[in-house]
Amino acid sequence: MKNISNTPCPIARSLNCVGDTWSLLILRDALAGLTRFDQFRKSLGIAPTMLTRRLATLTEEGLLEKQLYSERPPREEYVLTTAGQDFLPILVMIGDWGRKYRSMGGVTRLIDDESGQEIQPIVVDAVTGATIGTRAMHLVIPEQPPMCSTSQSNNE
Amino acid sequence: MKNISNTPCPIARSLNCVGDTWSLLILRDALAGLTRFDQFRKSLGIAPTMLTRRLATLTEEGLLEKQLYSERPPREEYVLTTAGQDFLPILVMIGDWGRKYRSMGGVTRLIDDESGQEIQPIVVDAVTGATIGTRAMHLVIPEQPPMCSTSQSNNE
DNA sequence: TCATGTTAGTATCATTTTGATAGTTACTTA
DNA sequence: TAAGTAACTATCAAAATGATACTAACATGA
Repeated sequence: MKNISNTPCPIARSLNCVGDTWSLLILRDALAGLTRFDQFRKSLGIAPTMLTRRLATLTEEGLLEKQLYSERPPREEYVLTTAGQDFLPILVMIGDWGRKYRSMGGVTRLIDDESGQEIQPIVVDAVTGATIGTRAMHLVIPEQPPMCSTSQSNNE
Repeated sequence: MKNISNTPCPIARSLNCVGDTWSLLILRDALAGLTRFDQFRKSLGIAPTMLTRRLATLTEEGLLEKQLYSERPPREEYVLTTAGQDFLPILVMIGDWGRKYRSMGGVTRLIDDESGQEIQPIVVDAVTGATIGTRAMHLVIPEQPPMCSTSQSNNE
């Protein structure tokens, strides 16, 4: 899909860098603690060419950072940036959706260490405390439309 | 990417049907109220072949449902199922991430109708009330591994 | 009745992306 | 010196995507 970075829609902009399965699975594994090329490759069964490309994109986009962990031989690993770490809640929600609607055959469950209970993640508005989806809301389009706009919509 | 529906990971299972940009943008538009082929096509600038395929997958996967809205001429529209509606919080979170990390040039903002304030979505555990990411948690793998397992991992 | 318009697609084909496999670099360890 | 390890790159076939044109089944207006 073509690169659309000038839409005012932050969802579309996010998808520009994480809108594919491999990137999200790499992020999942990174959040689970993996950092190295071969760890990702073995965990995902991904072709090395693909893994190289995805890791490069995630790094360019600021979700991962390369860090030298050995000088001789020269070796680098990929560690999550703050932006990458902030993807955790999204993956937790995606997992929860899958647990509800794709769990035939058994799926893993997330347990809170402190309570020992299964986590039931919900999205709430930190301002009002209301659960997202239970109250009306609306979009506000920015006053200053991005210059060099590629006007994503209403072609034809 | 190959179809992996036997992983115990609910994230991977979800991505099997919504792990691409078009599906998520279609879902976004559906949640904004769009239902018809041409509405999606014009809003997204997507090729009709692609749109047909994506709508078919989303329908098969149970996120959308076809509904006849005219008998003569025969016309169908795509409406969200409960599973599709339950994707809203995920898209809100993805949007929030983009707003934080991809907002150069201005992006749309979500306003709560009641309070008039911008929504600040966070994921919390409904059981403990704790914000996700602030407390330790762990995964539990299901006792009954799925039969016909295609063992996604650790090849080589 | 004929031309035009609308909506939801399908057909076709070039381009791009992905996937599989083998090979490379720069080392370490036995 | 040989084998092993980690992080890749090169190559090429297969699959997915994108652009464009076209079709089906009607309605509408002249």
